[in-house]
Amino acid sequence: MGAAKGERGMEKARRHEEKVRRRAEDISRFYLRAGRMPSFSEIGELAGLRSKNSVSKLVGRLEGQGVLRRDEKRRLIPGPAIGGRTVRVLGTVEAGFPSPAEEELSDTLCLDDLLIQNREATFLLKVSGDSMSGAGILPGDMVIVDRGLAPKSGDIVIAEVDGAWTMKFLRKKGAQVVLLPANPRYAPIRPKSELKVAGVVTAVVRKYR
Amino acid sequence: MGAAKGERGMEKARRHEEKVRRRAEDISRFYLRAGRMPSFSEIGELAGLRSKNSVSKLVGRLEGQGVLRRDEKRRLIPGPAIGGRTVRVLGTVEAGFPSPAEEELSDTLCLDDLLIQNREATFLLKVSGDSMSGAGILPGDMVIVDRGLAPKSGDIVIAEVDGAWTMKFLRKKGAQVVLLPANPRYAPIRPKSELKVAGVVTAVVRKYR
DNA sequence: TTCTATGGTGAACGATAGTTCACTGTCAAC
DNA sequence: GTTGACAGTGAACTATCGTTCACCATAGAA
Repeated sequence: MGAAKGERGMEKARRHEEKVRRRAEDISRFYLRAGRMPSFSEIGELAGLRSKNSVSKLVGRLEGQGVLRRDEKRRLIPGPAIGGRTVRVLGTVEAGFPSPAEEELSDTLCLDDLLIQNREATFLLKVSGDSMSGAGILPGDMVIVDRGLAPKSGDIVIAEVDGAWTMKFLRKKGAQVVLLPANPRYAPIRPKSELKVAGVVTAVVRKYR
Repeated sequence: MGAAKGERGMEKARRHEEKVRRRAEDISRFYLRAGRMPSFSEIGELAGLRSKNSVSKLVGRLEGQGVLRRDEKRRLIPGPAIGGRTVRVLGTVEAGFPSPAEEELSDTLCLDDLLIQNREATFLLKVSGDSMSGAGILPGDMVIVDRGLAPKSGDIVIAEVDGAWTMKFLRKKGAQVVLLPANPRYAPIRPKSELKVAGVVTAVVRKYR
């Protein structure tokens, strides 16, 4: 069979491709549910293959597509597409959705990896009060706070001033340190005694539904 | 050796516990890096144990603590603490950080699971334009959009009106449908011909650092 | 029709994984 | 001292895993 394929051949190839894709999804789901990759026999069960050799061929193909990968010890590990905790990134709001649902050309990213650098030092706080509403941080939002970062001027920080905790912009002018709210109804804070910065806000998350 | 332990015994037990904890962390890191659980021999390398039996005992203990688990086939899978993609949740901004870093009593959640319901139908869009700045959605933010949800009045939606894509509040009054910006400098949109709602905004994410 | 690429079967085969057993060394309790 | 728990060693042993080989069946291309 040469390079050129007839019409019927194309149709068959397409259908087969679909089958492989579905099997890849099954494997992905398995990984997500079980927390580990399925063994070859388990993949066999998932895909309805009775021979481990068939599985071996399937895995080889999925490897070629980058769906599956192997580590140094040739053990199966999830490829970038699998492991599921990733979302497709489309363009901007203006661009809207690419009409024919051209997902493939869009890249994909993992929200966790995007939002969290050092997991050990990271915490979530729920926002109450509207002192930062001018910066788009509303009551009820969640802020992601990193205790490990060195606070710089311009950062939004969680700080303890005179016994109370607040979230404000940090502004440093020479040795002077000021905490600025993002709401004109609140006054800037010039800490008298000491200013304990507990962490830097690295991200904000708001959930609607 | 009965229940009561002497002072020196306590000290030793504490130190040993610390050791076990560190080993659990190593395993957790391995899982995160490699995408799979380490084998017993690999755990041995990680923990500095030369005998697989030692590893077996260690694993048994970690199982008891709920750090590790096994599935029906007795294969090692990550316990709830491992697998890492979870962040500790502390109280509110006002409450601030519990002073002595009392992490244990705070619960922990996974950002992905929080923000995404049906992964297949979910996309990320970058916001441009400030027509929703009144609702705390600023240019440069990322919105998480679910195509699968039925848009309800009050939702923020991504819609195509008269050929252009926008993000607005959806307001339904009877049969009438209006798209409301959250910025007084923009006018409400009453779609003439047709209104194609492509998805509902379920969350907003903004990254600072 | 014949040819051939390809998906699939089934069995035989190392290799490795995890279990189990007997044993050592150490340290706190007695 | 003696004793008892307990971390760790090392070596068998078995199950399972993934590879590999020969082979079948199908269906499009020639």
